[in-house]
Amino acid sequence: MSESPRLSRAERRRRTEERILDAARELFAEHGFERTTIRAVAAAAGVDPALVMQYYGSKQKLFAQAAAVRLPQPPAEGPRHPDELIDALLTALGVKLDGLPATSLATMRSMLTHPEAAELARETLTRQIDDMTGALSGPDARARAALLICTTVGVTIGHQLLSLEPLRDAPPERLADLLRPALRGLITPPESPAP
Amino acid sequence: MSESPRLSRAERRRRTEERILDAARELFAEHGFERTTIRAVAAAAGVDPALVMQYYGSKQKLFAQAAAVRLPQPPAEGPRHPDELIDALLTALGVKLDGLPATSLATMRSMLTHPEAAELARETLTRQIDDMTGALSGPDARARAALLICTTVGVTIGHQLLSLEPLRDAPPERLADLLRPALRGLITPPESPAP
DNA sequence: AATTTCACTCAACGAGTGTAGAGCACGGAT
DNA sequence: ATCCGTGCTCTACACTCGTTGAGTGAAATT
Repeated sequence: MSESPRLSRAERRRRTEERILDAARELFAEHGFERTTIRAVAAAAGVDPALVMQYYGSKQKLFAQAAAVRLPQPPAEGPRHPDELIDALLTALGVKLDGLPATSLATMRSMLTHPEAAELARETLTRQIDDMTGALSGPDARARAALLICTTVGVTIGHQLLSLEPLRDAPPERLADLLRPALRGLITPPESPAP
Repeated sequence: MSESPRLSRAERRRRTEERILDAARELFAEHGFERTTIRAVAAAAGVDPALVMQYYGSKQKLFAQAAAVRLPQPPAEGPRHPDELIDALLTALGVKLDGLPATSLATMRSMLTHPEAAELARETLTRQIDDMTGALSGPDARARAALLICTTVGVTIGHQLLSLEPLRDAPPERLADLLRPALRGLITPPESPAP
């Protein structure tokens, strides 16, 4: 409980602010926007609910901060090798690693029920679809890119958010290997271009 | 507004009961459990909120009725032809047709944020995974089946619940065609069975 | 026609929520 | 030692929600 009092006031403030944000991220990711209360966030951060408001203005703004997505990967322009694309997809959506950051999970968890999260998810996913489109060749590139993204989203949901038993128990590397042929089926240009 | 008064009392009651359930299904499917209020359901059904309670007991029970899933398709036992499986998947999850019934959408919409919906979704999906597993040959059948289901779930979410523009605008048949190779990539037994 | 039954409404309670403003206590400067 | 700034808490308001029990009017039964 008692921290070392050798911290400057500004530093202590910065830390509580971050402690609140961390608690918010975790709770939003686990329970979604509606079921996460300011009071619960405050309690998890060991702080009065009013302080959360004072620092972040509103529950909505807190969520916006907690769920803000940053995609730092510089998207490669122009077509690339399929295997490269596949690995990028798998890592980007956390199937390969043991999980996505709470930030992304918070958005995903709420995107079906909270309008603002839905908008955020749409923007992020559309952006990823566009990047992927540029890397695909053949007809219907944009639709195929969308299907690629949606596939990994679906797997992530089943794996991380629903914890479906067959996916939860399987090692991530195995899942990635099994998923590869499917993704390749979307990356490879379809047979009948335009009848 | 004014119905023909030539209906028996029992019949009128049965109809309002169903009118309430229909309204509930639609609102649950569109906004999810938390954002759908009993008052809104009642208003949509042209009825007093108290009546909803009287008929269905609680909001939770109303949701259970509205989201109850019935999978009438008799699952085929034993391995089948890939194309048969693919078509079954596509129709079952509504990618092929123009949409799923509100009943299914209600469950899907809320499964990430409402515990009971999550449980319902887990049961339904696990059931489908098991059925699919029996139809697959080769190693990791269960994991591959799970990935198959999750893929279609992801596409359905992107298409029906998020309305991602590339999927919304594309004709369902086209999407089904583009998706086929990907599904086939999961149905076909992987190359390295067991090292 | 009188009485009973029942689909339905009215009004309200209690709990929980996001949020606001006043106040307290302690670190830092004088 | 004193005073100020500020990180933080206390208390409370306004609102919405699910839920309840009494009441009403018309249909069904006698």
